[in-house]
Amino acid sequence: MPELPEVETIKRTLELKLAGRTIREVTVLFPGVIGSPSPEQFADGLRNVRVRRLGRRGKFLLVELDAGQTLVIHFRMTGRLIYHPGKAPPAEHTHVVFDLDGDSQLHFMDTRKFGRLWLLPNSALTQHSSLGKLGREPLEEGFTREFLRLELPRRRTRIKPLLLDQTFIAGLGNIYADEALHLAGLHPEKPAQDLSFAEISRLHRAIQRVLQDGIEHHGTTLRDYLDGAGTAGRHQDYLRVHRRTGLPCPVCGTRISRKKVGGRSTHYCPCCQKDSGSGE
DNA sequence: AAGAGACCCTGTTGGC
DNA sequence: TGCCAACAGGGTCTCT
Repeated sequence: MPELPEVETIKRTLELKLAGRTIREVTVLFPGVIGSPSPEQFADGLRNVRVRRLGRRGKFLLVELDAGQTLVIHFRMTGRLIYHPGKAPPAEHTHVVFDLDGDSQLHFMDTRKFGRLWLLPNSALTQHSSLGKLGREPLEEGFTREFLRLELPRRRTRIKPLLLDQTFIAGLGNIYADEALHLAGLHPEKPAQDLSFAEISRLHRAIQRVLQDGIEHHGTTLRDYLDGAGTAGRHQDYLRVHRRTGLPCPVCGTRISRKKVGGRSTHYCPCCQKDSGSGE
């Protein structure tokens, strides 16, 4: 499920292929994945439009186009955007085909059909229902220890649901939230406002570290994720707790537990991530 | 403000 | 072994 490191990897692998290219034709095979405008207007609006560059905001991929428009893509869980150097017959679950200049194509695929594509004028990006409300980018300057020290004491929710709140931090999903909490030695249900100064510092460092490692390993492929070239990631080989229920904690060897927190399955080491505790 | 639950969707898993 | 219900998951929405 593409989170920040996976979307960043897709962006990097596609940037080389797409920057400067022109979209010649767009075929929508399953209209349900088009958020806005209508599927017809979506296809019309993209015809003969040049791609300037690619960007990313949280888990959104931004395809910046000429004429002040942006193609916004959210992959949700099983979305993929695959570049084909030549014309390729659409594989199962292919919902949108972009014909590019030359004979190459870009295929948007999504088994679960949760992913969405929007074609928006740049002026409308900040009004987009979720893109416009995203919180800080965890790998950029605005995400500081001081930001967390200011915000966490005011939050009455548990730390893991807060990490997943895209209006707070943009780009963390279930995998990297579990990993960051383990690296920081924090119980996922610890109230955000109870974190000590030292715990906040550890969490800040851990969030940046797990995301950077994820990017370095080209993302985590648990089942569906592939980058823009169709290549799987390697970070699944480095996971500490996520989806490792019953396996030994890499730090202390205790069996990893799993429980639902905020409706999401959560993996943690009951020894390294003690529940309440005063937290040093 | 925050949490729970429904919803979208389909491949996989677990129970019988 | 085979069938089917439950589950998984990100984000949005509604309700409490």
